Amino acid sequence: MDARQQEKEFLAAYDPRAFDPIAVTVDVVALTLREGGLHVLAVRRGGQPFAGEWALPGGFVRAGRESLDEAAARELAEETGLDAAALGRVHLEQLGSYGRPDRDPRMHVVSVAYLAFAPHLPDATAGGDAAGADWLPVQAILPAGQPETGPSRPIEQGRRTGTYGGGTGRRPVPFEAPGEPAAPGPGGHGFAFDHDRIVADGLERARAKIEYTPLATAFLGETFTISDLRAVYEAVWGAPLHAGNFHRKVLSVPGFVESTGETGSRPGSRGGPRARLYRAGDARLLHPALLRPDREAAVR
Amino acid sequence: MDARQQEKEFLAAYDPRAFDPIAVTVDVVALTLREGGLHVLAVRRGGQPFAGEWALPGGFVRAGRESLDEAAARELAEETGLDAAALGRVHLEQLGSYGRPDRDPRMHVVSVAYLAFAPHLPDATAGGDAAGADWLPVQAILPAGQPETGPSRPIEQGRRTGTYGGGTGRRPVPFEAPGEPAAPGPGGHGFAFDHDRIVADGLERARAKIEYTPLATAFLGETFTISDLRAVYEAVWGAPLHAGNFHRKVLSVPGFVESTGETGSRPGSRGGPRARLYRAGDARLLHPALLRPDREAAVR
DNA sequence: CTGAGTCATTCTCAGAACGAGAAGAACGTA
DNA sequence: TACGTTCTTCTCGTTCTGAGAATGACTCAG
Repeated sequence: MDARQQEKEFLAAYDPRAFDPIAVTVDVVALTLREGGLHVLAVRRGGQPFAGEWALPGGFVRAGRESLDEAAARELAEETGLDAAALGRVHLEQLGSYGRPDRDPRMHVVSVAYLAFAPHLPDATAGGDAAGADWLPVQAILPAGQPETGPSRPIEQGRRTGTYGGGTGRRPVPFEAPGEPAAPGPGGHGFAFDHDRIVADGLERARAKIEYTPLATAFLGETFTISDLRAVYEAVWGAPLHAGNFHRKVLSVPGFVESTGETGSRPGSRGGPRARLYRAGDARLLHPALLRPDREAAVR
Repeated sequence: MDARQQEKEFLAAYDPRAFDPIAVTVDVVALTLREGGLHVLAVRRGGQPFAGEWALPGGFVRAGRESLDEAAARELAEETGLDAAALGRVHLEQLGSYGRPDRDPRMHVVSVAYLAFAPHLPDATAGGDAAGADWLPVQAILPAGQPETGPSRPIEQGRRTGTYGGGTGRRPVPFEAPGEPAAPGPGGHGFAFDHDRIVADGLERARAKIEYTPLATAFLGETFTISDLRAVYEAVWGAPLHAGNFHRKVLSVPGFVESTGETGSRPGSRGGPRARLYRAGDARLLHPALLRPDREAAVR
């Protein structure tokens, strides 16, 4: 074949360094539940630029040696100290790419962001070139910018001030009042680069995704109660839910959860009967979906 | 500030070519409606590799000079000959990134895919290094592979064989039977690189997105009838819809469409009353959403 | 041990949304 | 003019939803 030969010769002569370089990184928005609140994994940058500031865990993709998914899993593992088994329980999906030429002062860097849902993980351990790592409450990080493409509209907050009881053994967590921007938490609110926006986009994706997929179970252990599951939704959406209706809906969606037949103990609880235990079912989509409250208000 | 000075010195000494290079491209899945059927924009590759084969319009991101969004808009404009005004009516959003090291034989190329919804556009004109460009019916391109991350499950097809009447002046278009893979259309079905999968992912995104956003109107002109809108949903979902229920739903969703008060003529119609004309409303989300039929069947 | 408070689970009820079918009127074509 | 097509509006029975409440199991302070 002439064409085959032509392609071969072309590839032999091809010089990958003939182009202006663009670096490719992956950054991970890893979300987990701690003390009933949603937290995001952050690292303190050890090197320049933005040395000493918070940033998302991430790093350069190894050219020619790994896919984007593999790079994201590797960075997440490095930063959390997770072994392969624990990592298998983490849901990891691509969130989107960020590529404004000025987003990194060093050079043009395109970052492919990933979103991770993890059950309660051990404390973060700084890996790689990070000077430290920690789980930061998302309530302290919320002010969001404008989207490069679709998402990242101002993130809706809880509708009212109040408290709700978390799931098994969790303390009540205060909601924020609408309009009040979250006060900068301990450790500051600003992330390096455009990571503020990436976190906001990841949060919005998470809020949308648990509406129509069973991924909320990825925040929980092997077995859980309906209340545990409700606590996930309340933490991610930042709004309290009607316990009775939630219970009915979860059990009515085919394949969302399946009963283990067992009943949990409830250490640290403030009373109430022992709840039944469930495990994640085999559904990949929830039908009907669990829609966020106050959907109409967010329509325009 | 010491830290400030440190960062400055670091940047001055920074060498962007010290890394193994990864190239960054954008590829656009541009969808439009032609003769009542959904079509995707494709170009015939002029250069190596895959010379002469169909591929998505796209190209390298200009390092340091444009964002990903800008690069996607530029590539789309080059390939369609659209001016800025026409381009403004096209919805363009990021779809996802594809970065397996072996997806391009030249080197490690990360491609950021974009999805475009366009009203009926003029015939494509080959721009840049393309040898040709055309709108291909998506029915001929459907066999999909496995996803790198979340999406790209086997795409659901229309449920039954039959025909439906398109919108204003459109001819009926046959549905596909379930399970039957679409026959390779004229010009072949295989795209270069992993563009088959990107098209499949874009199609699935489009199918999902018109459920809960008013983006179906992006396929239509300034004004349209409810039947035109229904034809969009039928073409994208590949299934006929109940005309009466669709009508009721569209008008009941706040901000989806607003009446112009006028009534359209209907050239080429096969009869029936003149339909009222509407324009897109100001809603950004549809509530309640228009869900695809047979949702339960797709759940597991 | 008792009383108060917490919480899982199940019901009720009214309103909203849905799919299927059909009616009535407007219009093109044979 | 007769007929087929299509827009538009209704009806009907079913399902889904949010709000509230009842029941009973359990913890904790006194």
